[in-house]
Amino acid sequence: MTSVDAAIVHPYEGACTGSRADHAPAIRGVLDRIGDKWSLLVIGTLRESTLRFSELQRHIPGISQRMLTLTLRQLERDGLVTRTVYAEVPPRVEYALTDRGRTLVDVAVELAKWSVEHFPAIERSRADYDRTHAA
Amino acid sequence: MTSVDAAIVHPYEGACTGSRADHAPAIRGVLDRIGDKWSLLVIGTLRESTLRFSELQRHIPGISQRMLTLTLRQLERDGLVTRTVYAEVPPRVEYALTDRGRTLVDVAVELAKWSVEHFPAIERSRADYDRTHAA
DNA sequence: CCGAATCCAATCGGATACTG
DNA sequence: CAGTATCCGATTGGATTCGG
Repeated sequence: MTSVDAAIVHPYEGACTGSRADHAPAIRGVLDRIGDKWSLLVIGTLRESTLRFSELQRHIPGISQRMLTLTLRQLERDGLVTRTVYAEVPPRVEYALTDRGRTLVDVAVELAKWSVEHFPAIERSRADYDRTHAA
Repeated sequence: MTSVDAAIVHPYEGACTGSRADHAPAIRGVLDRIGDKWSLLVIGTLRESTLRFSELQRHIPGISQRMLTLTLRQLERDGLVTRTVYAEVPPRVEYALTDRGRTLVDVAVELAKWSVEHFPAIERSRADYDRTHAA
């Protein structure tokens, strides 16, 4: 078992072995960010091209102005996207992935792949469960 | 660009091409589940062995009885975990991954790997950002 | 055009007490 | 042992309004 495997299988026993860091905080720290409602969609949307605020909002229907702002600020704070302001009128602000952000895209694509492949079956399981466990 | 890539880059434009399904609901549906506070840790903890309720709770310090129950019910409903009750006294209930659940472990490990690798730098970025943007 | 500020409803999740 | 039930504070996120 690798160290990374251990982090998710026994994320809290690090102190016992004495030789390995406790990786749970890292996993929680990342999940708390990209596990939210919009971060991964923003990351994915910026995958191929730099976009400005209004373009991002058009590419991600359903996201409110507030949540797009908050999400972009978090991603910028984590060093995953850059925010570039051009001193023009009307103002123009462009968002792009950093190198670190691009490495996250690969993980996001893996998760998207799994989701698309398994979600239909999951929905059937849910329907079965609900029918079986109906009051 | 593959279909899966498209789902995360332009998750809502499926209707325009006419040939591809709209994958955003699948990604959202999966993220809404495994993006919560405990699901991924439960999945990872069940990776190598079947465990009973109290064993799971010991392996995931910090999880409340209530949240472990709720999380396991959701995972069972999604067909990711099986719940087996043995008619004994005292009662014994064992939880195990399904085949589908095991495929999710691979994705979870990828995410854990990325987290462990990048979280230290993320924390430094956060500190920098907070110092730079201090009132 | 970009975004900050405020308000508010809904959901999440911990603590506690109780049950077969 | 393995839950269920209730209460309640904290967090999330949408709608709206205002500002540079």
